[in-house]
Amino acid sequence: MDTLETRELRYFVTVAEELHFSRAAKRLGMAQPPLSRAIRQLERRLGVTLLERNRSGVMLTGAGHVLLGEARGILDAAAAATRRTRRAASSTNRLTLATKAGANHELLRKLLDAHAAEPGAAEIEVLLCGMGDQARMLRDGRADVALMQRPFDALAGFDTEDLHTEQQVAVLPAVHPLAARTSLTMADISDVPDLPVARWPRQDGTYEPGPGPEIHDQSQLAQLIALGHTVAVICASSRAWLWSAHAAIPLTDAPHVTTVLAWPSQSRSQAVASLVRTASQL
Amino acid sequence: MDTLETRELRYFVTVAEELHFSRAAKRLGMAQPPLSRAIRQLERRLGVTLLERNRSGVMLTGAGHVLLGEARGILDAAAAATRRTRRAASSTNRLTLATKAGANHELLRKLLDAHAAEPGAAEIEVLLCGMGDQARMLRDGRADVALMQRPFDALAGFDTEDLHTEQQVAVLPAVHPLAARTSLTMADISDVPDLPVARWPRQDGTYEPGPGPEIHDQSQLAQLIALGHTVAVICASSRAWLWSAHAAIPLTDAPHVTTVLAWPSQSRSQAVASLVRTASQL
DNA sequence: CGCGGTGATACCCGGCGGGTATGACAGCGC
DNA sequence: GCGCTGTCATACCCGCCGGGTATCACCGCG
Repeated sequence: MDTLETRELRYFVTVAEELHFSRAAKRLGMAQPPLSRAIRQLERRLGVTLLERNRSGVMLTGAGHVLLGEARGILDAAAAATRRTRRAASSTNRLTLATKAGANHELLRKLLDAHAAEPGAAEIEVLLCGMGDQARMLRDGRADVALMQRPFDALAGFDTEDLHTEQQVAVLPAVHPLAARTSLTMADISDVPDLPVARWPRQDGTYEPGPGPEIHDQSQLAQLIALGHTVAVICASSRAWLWSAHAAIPLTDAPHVTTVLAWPSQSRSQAVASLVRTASQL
Repeated sequence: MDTLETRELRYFVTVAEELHFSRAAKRLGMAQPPLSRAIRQLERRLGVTLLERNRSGVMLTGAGHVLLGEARGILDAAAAATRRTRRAASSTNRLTLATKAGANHELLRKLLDAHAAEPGAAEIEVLLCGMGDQARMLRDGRADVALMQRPFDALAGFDTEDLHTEQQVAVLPAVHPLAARTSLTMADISDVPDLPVARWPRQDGTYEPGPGPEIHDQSQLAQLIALGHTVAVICASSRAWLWSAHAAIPLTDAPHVTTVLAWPSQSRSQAVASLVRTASQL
């Protein structure tokens, strides 16, 4: 009566993304007529029109927009479910931990050491990923736990354990006048016209407009700072990767950053639980 | 290749719950052989054994346990998706707000009034539910937004906006010696042998063991306190429903309670967004 | 050693998901 | 105006797979 099949959702999402039945059918590796029929069936079962078909084009209705979001979530969850199930079967005593490359050296080292000291500890595979990929890894089942940072990372849907809170610092070229200060405020560094703040890409790969250079990794950033082209705000523990041409000055009014251990809220495997227990005693 | 169909998940969940193919088939309204076959197919596609069939009985494997949790989530999400889609279609400018019956009178009244004053405000239907049902309502698409309380309610997976923080108070029989005090601590009330703290049911309807009476609604609780059989800890704004035979004494060391407006993290319908905006200006 | 009860196997059938061919209709260039 | 092109919908056919029935293999048990 009203049970959405993932196949239908897959079809609907593709059509909604393409806004074009023939192209969507092609992407799905099928012919257009059965796809049209499947969507019609879905609409009839829901009793809702999801797509507005007028001449030359297809538009999403409001309800269609809602279903698109829901369907994406469900499909992601389904893909995650197969991964998690397979991993649970293949390796009973093994965990994958996702962390931002180049951050939390210190903390991660301590966590891994403490965990390894536990009797019967699970083997931990560390998965380095860039800029907020941890959430995706965790959500889609490629990782079991992740090191993430509040308030930067989206923690919705995860359970977390706070590990460590620290200040943020401004990273400047060592030769810059501000580098001589012992502390700075956010206003100090946002007001400097010759040092525009660097811009990281958003989820979709685009950049928000602004004067600063567009960057996508840490080494780029480090170089640009050393060249005197930009300034960055990072958390104190990331000073590890700084160069001698850099100066790190504490920021008095930047929000504190808390590194947390995060895991999917339901998944209470005993391996995860044990790691969390270890972490909470650090 | 590796796309879980919700039908399969439904089958698997039922079998995992019954741990019995014939009974599961009956519950699903089908015969046992096709069910067995469906599960086998699922196992083959995943390349994982989910159920241990030995003589006289079926047991879940570790992987099966993982999949059970995932599958439940996916099925819930699918059911929620149909509800949300249907509601989005039937009523473009209408919201359902879930709240705990008997709590937040004051705040809810203010929120509704402020919202009604907005031009083009959505019509709001208030859905009263008991003890932490709001999370379920929100999750399964029966409600669009909910008033919930930190740290009591499970907020994982929701976006929230803090509305109001308040102290908790102990509610005692007015005639009890402690009722004469101007403030109390948690230790004060947990140490009183003649007034064991009442116990609310957990999610699954069971009670954790303890001396206090088992209750399941507020009027019960009120009566038991008035009779001098128990003591309760509630947040200050709930004093509205107290009787004259009750005394409410501030607790100095109980955690503060924050009432929040919560909504599913992805669902950013403009009606919800508008209500959140209104709420944030209260 | 039958007997009841488990899940697994064998086999059949109907419906439905998929394909091809075609239609209805709008926009557009001539 | 008239094709031409490209859109989605309709009509029709077919093979597969999901579901049913009958039965088997196995185990515990009196």
